[in-house]
Formats: sequence, C-alpha cells, structure tokens
Amino acid sequence: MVNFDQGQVQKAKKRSFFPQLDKEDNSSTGGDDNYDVCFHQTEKKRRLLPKQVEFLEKSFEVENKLEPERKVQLAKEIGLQPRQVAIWFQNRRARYKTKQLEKDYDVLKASFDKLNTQYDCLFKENESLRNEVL
DNA sequence: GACGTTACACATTTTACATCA
DNA sequence: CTTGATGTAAAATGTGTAACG
Repeated sequence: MVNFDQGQVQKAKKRSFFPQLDKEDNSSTGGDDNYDVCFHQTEKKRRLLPKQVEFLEKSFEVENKLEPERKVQLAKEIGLQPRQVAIWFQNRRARYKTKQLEKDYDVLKASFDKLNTQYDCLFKENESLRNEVL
C-alpha cells in the first residue's frame, strides 16, 4: 500500500557519495515555478514527504527502535533507502530524548518551586513565632 | 586477545523554509 | 513586491563505543 511516486523519491538517495552532475535542469533562475515543498525532492537533496514522515512517525510510536527487517520493510513501503530510515529513527530518538528532558526539567522545577514557597512560609512562620516569644 | 562489522548515541554540519525589516 | 539577514528544524555526516562473531 501507499505507493509514492518512486521515480522522484528514489532520486533523493545517493548518500552524497559524490557531487554528481548536480546541474539540475531547473536551475535557480526563475525555474522554480514549483515552490511546492513536496515535489521537487527530485535530483538533489533532502526533506521527506509529509506522507513519509507520517508513516515513520506512526512506526516510531509503535516501536522506538527498529530491527533490520523492519527497517528494510519500512524503507520499501515509503520509498526511501534503509539508511535514510535508520537515520530518521536516530534523529527522532534524539528529538524525543530532548523533549523528554525538557519535560522532566519542568516537573522538577515545579516541585522545586513548590518546595521553595513552602520553605518561605515556614521561614516566616518561624520568624513570627520567635517574635512572639520575645 | 586482536581483527572486522554493525548499530547506535551524541555532536556537528548542511540544507530547506519561515519570518521579518 | 523583491531581497537579504537571521533563526530554526530536520536531514545527513562524523566520531566514539559497545556487542557480536
């Protein structure tokens, strides 16, 4: 299912082995009639199609890591190199991790703030009690 | 145990777009 | 409206390391 236009997608490969004949037809000069994010992935470099990302994202939800088999399978389904799928997962894991870290920080900070105000209250209470004693 | 290989984490670079003056 | 500066997220690269045969 989900056949993307392989013709285009496949081109995005080449692991940047060598510069190759970049010289694409649609040279910069006004040729970029299609400012479309999706469909000029041809012939040059990166940015995955929304549908591909959607797929990867779904797959990531199911399982955060991927065995070689699933990698190949997934790559086939969405028309990417297995290598690209692997890289995507690596980057995705990294993103997830930093997000999680931020969340953890927020939680920690919240509890710290709470503790801080509690301390404040106790400190003041203590102060007033001492004043009473005097 | 020293070797190649593989897969990953992590840091870093490179690119594609967005935004704004 | 175009153009260049700047910022940002994502794709890709590079490096180090652990696991495995």
